[in-house]
Amino acid sequence: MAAMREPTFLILTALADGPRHGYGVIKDVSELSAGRITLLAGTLYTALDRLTAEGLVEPDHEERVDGRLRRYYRLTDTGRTALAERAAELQRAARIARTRLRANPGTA
Amino acid sequence: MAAMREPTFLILTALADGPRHGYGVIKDVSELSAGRITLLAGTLYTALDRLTAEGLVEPDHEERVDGRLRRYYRLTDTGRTALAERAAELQRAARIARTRLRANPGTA
DNA sequence: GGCCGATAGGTAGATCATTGATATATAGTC
DNA sequence: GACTATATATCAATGATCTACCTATCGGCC
Repeated sequence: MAAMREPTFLILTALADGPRHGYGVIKDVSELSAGRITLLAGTLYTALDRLTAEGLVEPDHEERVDGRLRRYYRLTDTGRTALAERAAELQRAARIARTRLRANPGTA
Repeated sequence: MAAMREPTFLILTALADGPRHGYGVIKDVSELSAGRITLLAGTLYTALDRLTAEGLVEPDHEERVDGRLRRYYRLTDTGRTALAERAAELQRAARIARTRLRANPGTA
């Protein structure tokens, strides 16, 4: 399992809220990143396939709404653990960065 | 300027502590990531060149210690701003992820 | 004197997650 | 009829990172 990049992290975070279908993940990631990040369809579906293969995510169920198929995914326990570890790492690194920036202000 | 990935973020964080030379950055990144990430020389020097070209980092000065050259780099104001923004983003995303995991515990 | 590990900087090619583009399909709006 | 939003999917290209090299100095060891 290669390094988890940001889009992947955000996808797992979206699914941490409960099962969601692909398009729902895209919407949620957009919200939770304050509109900064819009997942492209290509990024999402390839990531979902990869995460399924890695066992971090699994299909939940399918719905048909207005003739359109919705395929829901959910986090596995492995996925929950991976996300928790990753979130802790990111929080730690971000805190260090901010502490250092405060302690060592530049020209500005 | 493409998306800032983790090694890049860690390099900027290392330099937020004050000017450091390449090898010093590698050591610092190893510490501040709790040993999880060991920057390879290839990653570091290509990133340093790219960040210099992007204006986030600039050469500080050179020293000769025991016959070995040390090339120091420092953050520019642009680099400080970029790091601060990135750190805030990561902290926000990590907090949301952890909140969701707590609110919505899995099978475990 | 020769070898090794740590320090220090550097380059070239490969990897692979992400991006951008494209395709398909339905329903509603102009 | 054209367009937008929803929804899933595939594929080639991009590019930051990784792997694997290279050079060189210093100190310790045998």
